[in-house]
Amino acid sequence: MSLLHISTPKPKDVTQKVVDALALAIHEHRLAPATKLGEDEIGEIYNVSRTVVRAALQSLAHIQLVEIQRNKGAFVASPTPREAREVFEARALLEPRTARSAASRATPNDIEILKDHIAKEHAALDAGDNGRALNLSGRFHIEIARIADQDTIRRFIETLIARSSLVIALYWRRESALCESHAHHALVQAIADGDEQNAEELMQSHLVDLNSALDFRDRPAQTLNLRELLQATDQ
Amino acid sequence: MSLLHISTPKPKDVTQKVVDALALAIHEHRLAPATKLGEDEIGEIYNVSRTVVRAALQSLAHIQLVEIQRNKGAFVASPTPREAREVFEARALLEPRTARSAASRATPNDIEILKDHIAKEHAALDAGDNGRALNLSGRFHIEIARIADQDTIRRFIETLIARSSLVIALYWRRESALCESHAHHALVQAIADGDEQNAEELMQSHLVDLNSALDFRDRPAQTLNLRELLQATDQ
DNA sequence: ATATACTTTATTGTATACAATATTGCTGCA
DNA sequence: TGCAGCAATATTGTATACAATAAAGTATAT
Repeated sequence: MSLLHISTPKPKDVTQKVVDALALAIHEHRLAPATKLGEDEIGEIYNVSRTVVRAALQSLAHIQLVEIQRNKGAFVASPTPREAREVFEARALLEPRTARSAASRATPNDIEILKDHIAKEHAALDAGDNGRALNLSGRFHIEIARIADQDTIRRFIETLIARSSLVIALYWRRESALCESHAHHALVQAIADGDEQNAEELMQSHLVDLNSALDFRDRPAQTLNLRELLQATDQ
Repeated sequence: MSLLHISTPKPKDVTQKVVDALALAIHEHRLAPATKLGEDEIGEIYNVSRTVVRAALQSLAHIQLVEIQRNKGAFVASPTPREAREVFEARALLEPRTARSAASRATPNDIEILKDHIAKEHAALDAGDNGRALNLSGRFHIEIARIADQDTIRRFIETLIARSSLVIALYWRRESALCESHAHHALVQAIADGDEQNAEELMQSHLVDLNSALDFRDRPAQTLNLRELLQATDQ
């Protein structure tokens, strides 16, 4: 009798698979904000019942990647300018300290992982796969939170990164590279050197840079309320 | 035909009612950490189907008030000492800044609401209803986050307050008052005066005080792993 | 008496069926 | 033509039924 199983043949959590698939599609901007996510439709796509689709959608709603309106259904979330601002304000509050903490704890292996992320991000950009590059860029930030070894704050940051993806989809104005990978590279160097102060400051300025590449002014950003908006303003 | 309904007779969101009822029971320490939450049992109590019970439990699991183990069921969460520490570290990171922000924004009405909270907390303590007092004490902190007018951070703080309730259930050592209401009173004063610096510092020291009333050392805290623990150490 | 294998029971995971609500399309009338 | 009201359709909310898994109990063999 074997007490240890090397491989886990079927750890199948069907719901989680649907959650991951939808989240990835949103992160890579294949699903645009305000897209309707019908239960039957998704169920047919993934060959699961509405039961698990609903569970997946509720899970995504909790991290505010989708919005569920009672008796109306689920839609890809569409952050308002205000919500978008808040997301980056929260990141500015959490991530610099987290980067500092990561700098004080990172192992050589951690540094390798970070460098690997950057390399993959470059590859995706070179391949013209902006969606994948954006996703990897976000995961870079999450990886730093993991290294900081604070699960609670890491979870918060994960939700903020996820929502950032939607914010970028709606409010990004620059055409150039998503995250200046220069910033990420410098950050890794500071973390590798254990330079806490520098890591914190670099993360802070990196977030300022990101924020400055967003334009919250004009975009309506709530296709969800389209009908109401049109009714209100008429025209 | 009336287009406007003054009262909303049945905005019934059954799932939310179950969520609220369970959350309240946990906050007031009527449900102890690690308590099994069987789906049929809860469904019978609230006269709803397992479908809505499952949705409610998943919702509570997301804010880590309950833990769901696949094929095992849902249990009231039982934070480890490490998780408990993290909760208060995260609060220390978020709440002082939030208190500062609240001080810069609070209206006279907001101050009234805060004072009302303190009064109710006193009343509950005098009545010997510690569970209710603890819940009100937590809601005081959430109210400050609401005044700060940052929805995203407020949501984070709400989950931290909720988990704090479990941490207190497991690791509280003092017999005396839960939150020294003196601290809350001083905080309200600073916010009312718009004294941002003082509000931030008072919140910080208040959290330090709370933390110092916890003892993370000895408590096993994971009744869930009881069997595994006994198998490991044998004896 | 203990341990092991098998059987039985209870509980959760998933799918389906039915009820409630919203949306859409039609019909008739001004 | 345009709009109001009703009918038809589609979609979500909830309950129930069935499948899969874990837990508990029982019997048998050593």
